[in-house]
This record gives sequence, C-alpha cells and structure tokens, in this order.
Amino acid sequence: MEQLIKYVNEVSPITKEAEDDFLNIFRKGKLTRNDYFATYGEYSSKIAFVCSGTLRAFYRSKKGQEYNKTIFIPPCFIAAYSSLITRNKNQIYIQALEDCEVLIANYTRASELYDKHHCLERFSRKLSESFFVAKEHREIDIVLLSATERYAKFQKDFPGLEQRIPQYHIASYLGVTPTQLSRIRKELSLP
Amino acid sequence: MEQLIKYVNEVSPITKEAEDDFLNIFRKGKLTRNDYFATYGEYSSKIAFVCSGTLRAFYRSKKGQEYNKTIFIPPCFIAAYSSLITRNKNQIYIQALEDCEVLIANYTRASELYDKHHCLERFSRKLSESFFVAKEHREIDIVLLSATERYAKFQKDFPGLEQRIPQYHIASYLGVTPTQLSRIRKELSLP
DNA sequence: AGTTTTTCTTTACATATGTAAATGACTTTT
DNA sequence: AAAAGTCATTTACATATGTAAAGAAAAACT
Repeated sequence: MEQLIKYVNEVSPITKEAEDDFLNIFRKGKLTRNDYFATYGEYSSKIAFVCSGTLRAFYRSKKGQEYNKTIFIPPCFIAAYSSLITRNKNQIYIQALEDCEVLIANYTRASELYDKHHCLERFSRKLSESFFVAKEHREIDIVLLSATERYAKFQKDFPGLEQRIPQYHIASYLGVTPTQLSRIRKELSLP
Repeated sequence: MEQLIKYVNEVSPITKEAEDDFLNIFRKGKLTRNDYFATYGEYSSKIAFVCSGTLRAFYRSKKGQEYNKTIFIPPCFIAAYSSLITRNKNQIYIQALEDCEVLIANYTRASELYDKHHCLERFSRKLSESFFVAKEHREIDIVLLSATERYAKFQKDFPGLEQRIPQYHIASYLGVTPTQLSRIRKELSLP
C-alpha cells in the first residue's frame, strides 16, 4: 500500500484524507501467469495497481492474431481504460506474463472520490495525461523507428525482461513476427 | 465563443462562473493555409480551439520524412499536448491545411483556473481521457486494419476532406506512400 | 491564354517482412 | 530416461510496400 501512495503522490500530491479514502477502496489480489485481468467483450469495472510482476495488453484480430500494445511493469496502474471511460465493451485483453501482486479497486468507487477530493481529480487528470504522453511516445517509436531500433529500445525500457518472457511476446510488442525478430537478433549478433 | 462553450459543456458541464473565467482567456485568431501553430524544438505555451478549417499534426524523421499522426477538424482543441504536459521541447508540428478560425489561449492561464473551478479540472480530465481513447482507436486501426481499410475509414471520418487537401497528406495519415495510395485507389476503382 | 508549379499516377526495381513448414534446442512432465 | 510440449531458428517462397524517376494531369499564377 505504501508503494501505491508513493506512486500517487509522485504523480500529483494528495491530502491525508484523500489518501485514507483512496487506499480504503483497494484490496490485495494476486494474478498467476497467464491469468486475464481483462478480456474482450466484457464491461470493465475495475482498475489495479501493480506491485510486482509483468503484464501485457493486447488486441486480437479477427483471424486470431495478437498484437501486444503495452507491457506493464510495476509500479503502474492497469485497466481497460478506454472501456471504463466510454462504457463500451472492452476491446483489449490484459494478461499476466508473470505472477503478479496487485491492488484492485472498483473504478466507479474511485471516480466517486473525485467529488470529495479535488486533489484526486487532479491526480486522475495527470495520470490520464501521462498515459496520453506515453501513447504518443510509443506512436512515434512505431512510426519513426525501425524494428531493430524498437528492439534496442525495448531492451532499454524493460531491462532483464527479455530473459523472462517468450520472444514471440517481444516480437508482437515490436510489431513484427517471431521470424523477423529472429532475423534481427541474428543480424545484431554477427558483427 | 458559443461553439467553444457548447463543446466544453458537452465534454463535462461547467458552471457559469467557470464559463466566464474560461472564455476570458481566449482571443480570436486566424491561421492561413500552411501556417504553423506549433513547430519542433520550441517550448509550447498555447492551446487553441478550432472553429473552422483543418489542421494536421505530424512528426518529421531525421531524413525529413513526414508522418501525419492526426488530422483536426472542428470543433476540437489543438495543442502540442505532450510538450505542454511534460514541459519538454516540442516534438511535433501542427500546421493548417486550410485557412482556420481559432480561439487561442495560454495553457498556463487555463490550468491555473483549475484551482478555482473544480469543474474545469474535471473537464480537463475528461478531455485528456477522450484524447487517450482517440489515440487508442487510432493505434488499433493502424495495427489491425489494412491500408485499404484505413483509407475507407478516413473517408468516413473526414467526409469531403479528401477533395480539399493533397493526396500525399492522406497517404501520410494512412501510413503509406503516395505511390501506394495511388495503387489502392486504382484497385478500388477497378471492379 | 500561356507558363509555371504542384500534384497524381505509373513504371521498374529493390527490399523488408510475412507465411508456412521443418528442424533443433530446451523444458517440463510422466 | 523417455516422451511431450514449448519455443527459437532457419529455409524457401510470396507479397506488400518502398524508392526513384518519368510522364500526365490539374491548379495556380502572370
């Protein structure tokens, strides 16, 4: 719980009263590797704070092909955010890549606290803004960098993770096939 | 100005007092076709509400290649948002594709109003969330749709615009070369 | 109207990446 | 230890898309 409070206050400071109310809606939970936190087609209602472990968010095409759009490492929040905001059915999957310790809360209960504590609304705004910035960075990377450069950036952004998850998940995150990632790796190891 | 107030209230209702303070920081402005609202390397400080006209936001690679990441049509806000949020140098360009009527405000002055009017902070949160959702949709489209499908979606999302801006801007928005867009158009016109 | 500039299309070629299938290396399970 | 399963690499081939350049068409300008 301290990890959560620390994270929140680093995004945007909140009062002690807000801390108490906010912490109170979270419950400890665990996710085992391959467990889903969110799946396609459901109406999402919860958010979670990741204390340990790794997860991925991905889409699946009609033909069943998966595309890893985000990799989550702690400390961070996870949620089927678009679905929570729009109240539409969820389009994405969120799945644990390793066992995770999380703190889970109901999204509606969290957002109800915004009325009571302006500082929490501000925190939420800043968090949302940071999500936007992260997405924009990722967008720039996908468009402006080659697959090889994205691979290098993945290694930098997620140190050590490469050895803990299958390579096809990394390939999918980079937007290439495992075959292509294998070619890239070969290329890098040669000279 | 009514257009702006209508837009804001549709995102998240604000009080009359907030309306007055908010409107007060905006000034009418014009952009002529090809004018830049934001350019790479500067520290951004302003936001604008677009009343009429069209704009594009784009990146430029080291080799000078451009990639249109967003097309703006009214009513909407434009800003080098990531730069405003992070206070880092701006990475993107925003340029008018057609003459535009805009309402311009200083970002800092706008955000200072959040302290005074909680409803404006909420509006800002919801706006930020909607940007996030839009970005996610775009991301899904880029990854899951073919260039041909994205072209169809462009025509649907921006009716009539195709006839008013050069095709290479559309190609860039779709993530393909003008050559490839030309091939796609030919393909579509054949059967 | 004629000239210049801009834009779109087409061609030929190069290249990156995908697909599918086979192989080999590791793990895990029994 | 053997068997089964998972994963990474490799091969051969197909394909989409990029690059560069030329030509055609359209628009803008004088």
